Parts: sequence; structure tokens; C-alpha cells
Amino acid sequence: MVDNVVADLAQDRPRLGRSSTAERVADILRERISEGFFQPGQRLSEEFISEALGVSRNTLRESFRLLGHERLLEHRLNRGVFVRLPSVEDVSDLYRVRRVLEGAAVRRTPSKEALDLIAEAVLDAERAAAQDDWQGVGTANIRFHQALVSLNGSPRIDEAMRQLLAELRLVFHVMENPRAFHEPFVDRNRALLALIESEQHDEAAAYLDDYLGHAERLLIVAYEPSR
Amino acid sequence: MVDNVVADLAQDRPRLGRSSTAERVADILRERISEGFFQPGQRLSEEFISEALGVSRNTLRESFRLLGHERLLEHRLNRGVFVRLPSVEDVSDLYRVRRVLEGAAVRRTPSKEALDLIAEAVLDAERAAAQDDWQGVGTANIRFHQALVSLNGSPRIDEAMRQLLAELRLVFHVMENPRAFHEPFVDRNRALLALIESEQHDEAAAYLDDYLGHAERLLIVAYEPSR
DNA sequence: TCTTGTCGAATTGTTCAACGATCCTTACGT
DNA sequence: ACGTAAGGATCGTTGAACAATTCGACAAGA
Repeated sequence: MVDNVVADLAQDRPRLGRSSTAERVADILRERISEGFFQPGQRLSEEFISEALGVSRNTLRESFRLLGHERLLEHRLNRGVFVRLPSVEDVSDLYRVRRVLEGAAVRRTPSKEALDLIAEAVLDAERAAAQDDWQGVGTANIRFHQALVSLNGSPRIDEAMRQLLAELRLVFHVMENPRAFHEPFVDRNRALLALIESEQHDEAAAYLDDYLGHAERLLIVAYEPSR
Repeated sequence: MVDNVVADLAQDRPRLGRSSTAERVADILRERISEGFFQPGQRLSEEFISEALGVSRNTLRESFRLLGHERLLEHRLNRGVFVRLPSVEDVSDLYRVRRVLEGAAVRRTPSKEALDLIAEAVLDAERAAAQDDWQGVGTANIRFHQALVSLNGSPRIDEAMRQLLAELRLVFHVMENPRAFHEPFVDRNRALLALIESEQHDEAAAYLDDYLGHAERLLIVAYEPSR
């Protein structure tokens, strides 16, 4: 009995250590970057930002290192940190990774709860699309793929996917027409979900490959000229 | 003509930025950890190490952040950094990731050069085994799997695999009998290579699954009691 | 006009010293 | 045995300082 309580409480443990100015600053910057407040390619001045956030330069630098490792910032020696501006090769590589991670995911027999999470994301995307909220479709779509990858049941893969999607968001910010990119995939998500539910592994994998190939091409043609 | 020269030189660009004390310190510490000089669980004192390496505490802290993100160090607030001591769940998760990354790799049709790299690693392992050099077998084995994963053709996956293997090395350091763990896999590597060369994808994938499952079990039973 | 050398301002890289906050240990009292 | 208080050690963070590097501008030379 007591063991159960201990095991339950142990899950809250990570929230305890949750502090450190540098990490909190990193959280803020991460959010600002992903919402587009800081645009790809923009330089982040140590002096300006440390003053704006009220932390010392040293602490801010620690935050920069963290985000650099997540590939959201780029560190150029003696020149400062810049919001990462992914190249076309980066986009290709990101989709290469997605094919591996999501491809492995759809071959698993999903648990009921995991399936519910995916279904929920599909529904959210459909609801947002019905209201012409393409920003909302985008975030629901991200949740869909995040939930999809979590079928692998690996915390490390979940974390990698989180970072990957954050990096992809940098690419989205350079595009001007979010609707053209997100609209076609609302229906595809629904179709993919059906294939997963009915455990047609090979069909799901094939459908996913086509899905990602389409998305990658679409993204690259919209992205290439703007560099 | 000039364009060609420019393009060629541009390839050397990454080598330029290659400095920064913090990164060099991180390189040193990473090496020390992977060679077992710093043992898993050990605390790394900021004061002691900064003095020993002749760098300031602030710079050292930046290095710590880098290695923390690679999961080689663990940061406990107000208590300092420790060499990571992976849990049994961590080991399971690492193998979960390996199954995904290596499983995707063996399903690809390999290029000639990539295949050569793998074959070379197999041979190195066999040579080292013939001389009872089990440390050598271990590093050759790591090269084998690194080369295997590189079949995916993704820089990001290569990088992830590098980190994953570095983390696994932490586990190896806690074990006392490296031979018992590495010996069975010399032959298996050879067999897996044959399946890949002949492009028997499904067979290779099945063989790999068995391979990794075996390795994981072996590692965990040798690891569990020592915690 | 185009290239090259030089200078100065601006910013980063790194160090140092300091102080409060937090943790761990020890000793104490009940 | 248990809770508590005191003390030392170490981390977290700051602020200032200086060296190193980059960048733009401007002048000198071909």
C-alpha cells in the first residue's frame, strides 16, 4: 500500500528541481522563438536581452548554450547567437528523421489511451479548420504527430520529436501562406488514424511515407525561394 | 572558375569556428567520462575542476550545460553536477531507440562505401577478439553500429546515435566483465552484415531485433545487481 | 574604380571577486 | 530515537573588468 503512494509521488519528483534562472530564461526564449517573436536569422544581443530580462550576462549565456544544443539558436564565435535559420538540407534531414520515427511508430500495436490522444488531435485539427483557424490547425497537427511518435513508448524519442518539431516551426515562420501548407493534411490525418486503428501496418507505413514526402516537397518549394 | 574555389573553401568553414574555451573543456570532460576516468555517479566539483583545467568557474559551467544536454552529466540544483548513472529504465529506453534507428537502417539499400565501413568494423572486431582485446572489440562494435545507423543518411540521426552510444558507455563502465558481453556479438555482426549485403531486409530486421533483445537482456542482468 | 591597409567602435569571450541561498553534517537538547 | 539548531561547504547569480575579435568606414595605392 505504502509502496503505491511512494511510486505515485515519485512521479512528481522532476517538478521539484524545477528552478534555476538559466533554465527559466531558456524557457522564455524558447517560447518567444517558437511564437515567432524572434525571427529566424535575427541576432540576439547579450547586452540588450540580459538587461531586458533582468539577469546577468553570464546567466543569459548559459541559457543560450541550452537553446543552442536544441538547434534553436546558432552560436557563431565572437559574433553572437542567432535564431537558427534552417537550410533546405536541414528540412530534408528533418523529414528523413520523421520518416524513421513515425514509420516505426505506425508499425506498433497502439494502446487504447495512446489512440485516444491521436484521435483527439485529429478532431482538434478538423474543428480549427472549420473555423479557418490555420494557426490552430498547425498546432493540432503538431500534437497529432507528437502523439503518433509517442506510440514508440520511448521518452528519448518523445524528447527528440519535441525538438524536431520546434526546429520545424522555425521553417514555418519563414513561410507566408500557412493555409496552403496545413489544409491538405487535415483529411490525411483522419485517414492515417483509421489505418492505425485497424492495425494495417504496412498500409499505414506506405500511406505515411507518401504523406511525409508530400509535406516535404510542399514545404521546400514554399521555402526555397525565400532564402 | 572562381566560384569553384569559393565553393571548395566554403567546405572548410566549419573548422574555423572550432574554438571557444567552453567547448574545448567540454571535449576534454567528454573524453574523460567516456574513458572511465570520471566514474558514473561521481560528483564533479566546480572549484576543483576549474582550478585543475585553468579556466574560470563561469566557463566551466557553460561546459557542464553542454554535457548535461548530452545526458552525460546530471545537474542537481544546488548540489552540483554528477556523472550520469543510467537507471535500468534508461538502458531499456536506449535499446528501444536503437531498435528504431538500426531497424530503419537495415531496411535501406546500402551504398558501396557505407557497406565498406561496416565490413571494416566487423573485421576489426574479429581481429581484436583473436587477440583477447575485449576493449578493442567493444570500440569496434560501437563503430559497427555507428556505421550501420549511418545507412539512414541523416546527420541528425548520426549525431543522436553518437550520443546514445556515449551514454551506453556509461553503463559499460559499471560492469566488471566486458568479455562476457562483447564476445557473442562478433559473430552476430558478421551474420548481420551478410544479410544486409544480400538485401534480405525482413530477415535482417528480424535478426537485428533478436540481436538487440539479447544484448539488452544480457546488459540488464549484469547491470541490475550493481545498483 | 577596385583593391588593400588601417583605425576605432561595438560586441563577444573570459576572468575574477563577492554575496546570498541551499544543502549536508554534526552536535545538541528533549 | 527524534527534532532542531549551528556551521561549513558548495552552488547560483551578479557586476565589473579586460582581452580578443569582428565589422564598417575611410584613406592610400595601383
